[in-house]
Amino acid sequence: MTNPSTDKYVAQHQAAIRAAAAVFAEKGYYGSSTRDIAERMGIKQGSLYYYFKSKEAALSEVCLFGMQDYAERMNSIAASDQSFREKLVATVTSHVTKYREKNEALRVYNAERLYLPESKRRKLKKLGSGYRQQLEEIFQEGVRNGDIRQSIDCHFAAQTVIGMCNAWGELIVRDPDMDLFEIIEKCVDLLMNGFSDNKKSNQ
Amino acid sequence: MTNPSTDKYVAQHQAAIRAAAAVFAEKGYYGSSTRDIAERMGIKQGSLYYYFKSKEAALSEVCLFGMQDYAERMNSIAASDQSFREKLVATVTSHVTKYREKNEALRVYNAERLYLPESKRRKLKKLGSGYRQQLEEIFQEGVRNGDIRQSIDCHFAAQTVIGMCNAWGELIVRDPDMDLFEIIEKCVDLLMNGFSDNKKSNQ
DNA sequence: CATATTTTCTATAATACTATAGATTTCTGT
DNA sequence: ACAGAAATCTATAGTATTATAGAAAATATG
Repeated sequence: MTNPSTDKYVAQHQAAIRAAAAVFAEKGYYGSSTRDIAERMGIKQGSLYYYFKSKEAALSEVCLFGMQDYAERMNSIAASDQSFREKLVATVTSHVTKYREKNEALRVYNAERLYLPESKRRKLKKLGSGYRQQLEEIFQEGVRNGDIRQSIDCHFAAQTVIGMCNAWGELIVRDPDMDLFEIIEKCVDLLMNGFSDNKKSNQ
Repeated sequence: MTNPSTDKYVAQHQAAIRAAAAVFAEKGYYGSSTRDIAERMGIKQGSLYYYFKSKEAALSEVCLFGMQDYAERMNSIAASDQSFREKLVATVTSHVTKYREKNEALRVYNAERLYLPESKRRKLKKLGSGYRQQLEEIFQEGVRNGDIRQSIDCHFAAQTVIGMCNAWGELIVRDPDMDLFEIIEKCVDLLMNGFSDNKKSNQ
């Protein structure tokens, strides 16, 4: 009844999370069946319940898995001693690169987490807003150091960067030929300088 | 067998599209049942098939409905003789205002259209890329008139604005207390001027 | 090798869903 | 009020889905 913690169990549990992530990312939570997930692992539908208590638990674990890895990267970026611009580049790079690496779990987090009941979403919310808050602090530091304008609303800025990265992430997934670094560069240039022409210099 | 075109039929067909949009927006395509949609209209599950050939046809019609209205607004913005900045403001306003008006059909278009088979998606693709292209042309005009930098990649710019509007649109839907015009203003300011401080002036 | 534990399988109960057919009710025009 | 058309309902066939129980196979342990 209680979960074993043998090497095999841990490995298969991870495989189950990855399989669920891939299937959920492709077909959506309700569009996926437990049979789809099991088949992708090479086991039978019923056997999947050896690793997940329920389909909903699978979604929950996938979202958590996707977000954790993601939040960890932000931790190290925020803690580093790079310049504001470097941190911004690192953030955008980390974020969209995740999509190129087909991090299905992150896509599932973004698209399907709302189907979880409030109770299961609490932990996710914490991770998510932790991520946003760290980005916000990068902006606050940028304001203090004079790297960016005083008038910037740091909450708005963080939210916008995240939204922009997710939007481009989805486009990147659908078109594998896109040049990732070109997009990252353009995103950062736009975020730093905007469309308009009235600059003294841009470096 | 063929559709009547009485006043009532047309009205109920519209009601069916709106009901489907609301349900799909809330629960996703596969998470919704035809019973949910019918109940929201106040009719029985089986009766829904008097208005939709299939559940998939319902999704198709919802997406088309959401996108059409949306594309029409862009037509009039592009055709107007406003300045670049005014057109940008109008675009962002039109886009996020749609979300505040709870335009569920547009949300369904964004989130669920990929579940349609290629054949049914073709018409949608045309509408969508027409929208993007008109926005792109606004940017090209902006470059020609010197309103924005020569170096702007207009395709990238249009895609980014759309992504940013969708991201904020979703946030707005989830938090009804947000000040719409504050967000629009901040979006436009960011798009025009960026975060950085090195401006001659910003008007 | 024999036994205990872990992992997977088979079978199935209980339920839910889409789509259709045909009956029934409501509306419209004369 | 009546006839025909339109709109809705009931009932159901056929299928798919989640989750569970218990058997079977695989693996580890003494």
